[in-house]
Amino acid sequence: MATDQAARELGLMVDYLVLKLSGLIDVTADMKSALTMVCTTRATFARGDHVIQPGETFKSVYLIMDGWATRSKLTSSGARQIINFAIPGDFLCFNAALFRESEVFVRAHTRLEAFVVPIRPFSEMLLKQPQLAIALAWTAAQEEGIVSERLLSLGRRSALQRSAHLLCEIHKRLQTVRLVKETDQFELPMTQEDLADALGVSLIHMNRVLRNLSKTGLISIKRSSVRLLDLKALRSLAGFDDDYLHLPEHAA
Amino acid sequence: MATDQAARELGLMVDYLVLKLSGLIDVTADMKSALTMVCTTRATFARGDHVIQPGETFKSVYLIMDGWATRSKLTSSGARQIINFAIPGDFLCFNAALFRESEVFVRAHTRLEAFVVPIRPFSEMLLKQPQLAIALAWTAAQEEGIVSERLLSLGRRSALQRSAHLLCEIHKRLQTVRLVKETDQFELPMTQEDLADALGVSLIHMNRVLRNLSKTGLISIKRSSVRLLDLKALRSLAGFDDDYLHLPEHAA
DNA sequence: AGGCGGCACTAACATAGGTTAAAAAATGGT
DNA sequence: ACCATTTTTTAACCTATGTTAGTGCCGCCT
Repeated sequence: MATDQAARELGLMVDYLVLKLSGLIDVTADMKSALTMVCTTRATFARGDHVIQPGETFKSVYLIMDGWATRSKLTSSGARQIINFAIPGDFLCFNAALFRESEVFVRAHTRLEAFVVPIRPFSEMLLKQPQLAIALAWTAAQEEGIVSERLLSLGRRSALQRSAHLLCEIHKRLQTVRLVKETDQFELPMTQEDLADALGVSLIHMNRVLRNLSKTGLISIKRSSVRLLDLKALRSLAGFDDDYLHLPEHAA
Repeated sequence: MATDQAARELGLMVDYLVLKLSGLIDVTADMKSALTMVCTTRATFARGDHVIQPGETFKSVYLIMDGWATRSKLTSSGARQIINFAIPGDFLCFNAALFRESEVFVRAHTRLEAFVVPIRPFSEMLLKQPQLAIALAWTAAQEEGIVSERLLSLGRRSALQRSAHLLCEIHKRLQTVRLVKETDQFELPMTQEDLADALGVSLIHMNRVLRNLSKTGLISIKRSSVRLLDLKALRSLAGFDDDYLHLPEHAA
């Protein structure tokens, strides 16, 4: 809370990222100005727009200001798997400096507002701010942890558990950037098909599972807003343990 | 081949890593000596030994010289999911400098020979050798790509396709460090249970699938040695496209 | 306000893959 | 070489999830 206000009082345009990093490291004024210095160009993507596609050459790194994005892959027969979601404060194409071209689809999942940082200035900023570089590397490593945990879900948890687990994870991640209401309610701008593609189940089964979760009073969904009615039971069902997110101790 | 010999003539102890990196970057003598400088302590793990366990504090990074390792996670009910395999030239606990403690099991899958590099000297080497740091970051990013592709497999490919895909991937990765014979034959020191745990299927089903692959003449297994009899057909079945490994053009 | 298009939901049926149980074969230690 | 373990293989049966085929709802656009 305090951190939240501190960040906003500075009127930073990189609020969400700072929220995510503080608690983890001490975000100095220097880092903040280095970040704002480099976050000059904004871009807006319409829902469904491709930020980048497989085979396309990386040109920039993106920092999400508002909205959701997805990283996804397709099988040769056209089936889609969503690898991960990105929310405000997350980077897109963070590995742009390492690889020439993308191997995945990065799409705006809602209307998306982001800063566009060309690779060159981004790399230079990292060289000048080693502490910040480490913090952002942490961010990337955290994402790998998230993908690993999803792999565990797809490999070894039932569709019901997977779904519960994803909801717990999103809830936690959104909390980090203060996008969850007191009532454990948050916006989840995803169709059941999107969820199915993230969890490796069919659309029909996704629907069965969601209704099951609703019927048993664990969650309630209205419009694209979800409320976790019994967080404890949901986490227990999912076998959710947030260790893999490596969040700072004090996080809610 | 040429690269292979060049590396071996130098009598480097970091052969496999250099093999992996060359082609990607120009591995200078400076980098090699920085690497050998830091790779002084060797450790041998017996098959099944834990290199690190969840909750345990990171102390070192490891560079595999010989043998295989796995990164795996358990569900709360004890089911295991292997996240990835590590082969000679791969690092273990590469994120040790970023996180305090491990969230996964890292185990010696065979008898394992590795260099042990304490975090401090490892970080210092990276700071002194930015080019090498970038190459190793590339390595870490490649692993994330591998995990993502496995997620696609578990989410959207049949058990048969997944199995074929994993075999194609291991074949390709082993080729990078010259551990595949001309005949597309290589050592695969894994029980069917291990493969099952990597692919998110039951042991029994894993057995069905492997016999299917053998019966249809795609592979042959004897002892812990596998031979891909029809690489083209296997890749086609798997929908295998090695783009996600981001290998240099000329790689076999 | 009406109509269109995407989503959510239902139902009946099909199957890939899971479970349990047990035998055969290979491996490794002494 | 022999015994103890581990690993592979078989078989019978079961279920979670997929597929196909719809209906109806809701939000958005004009």
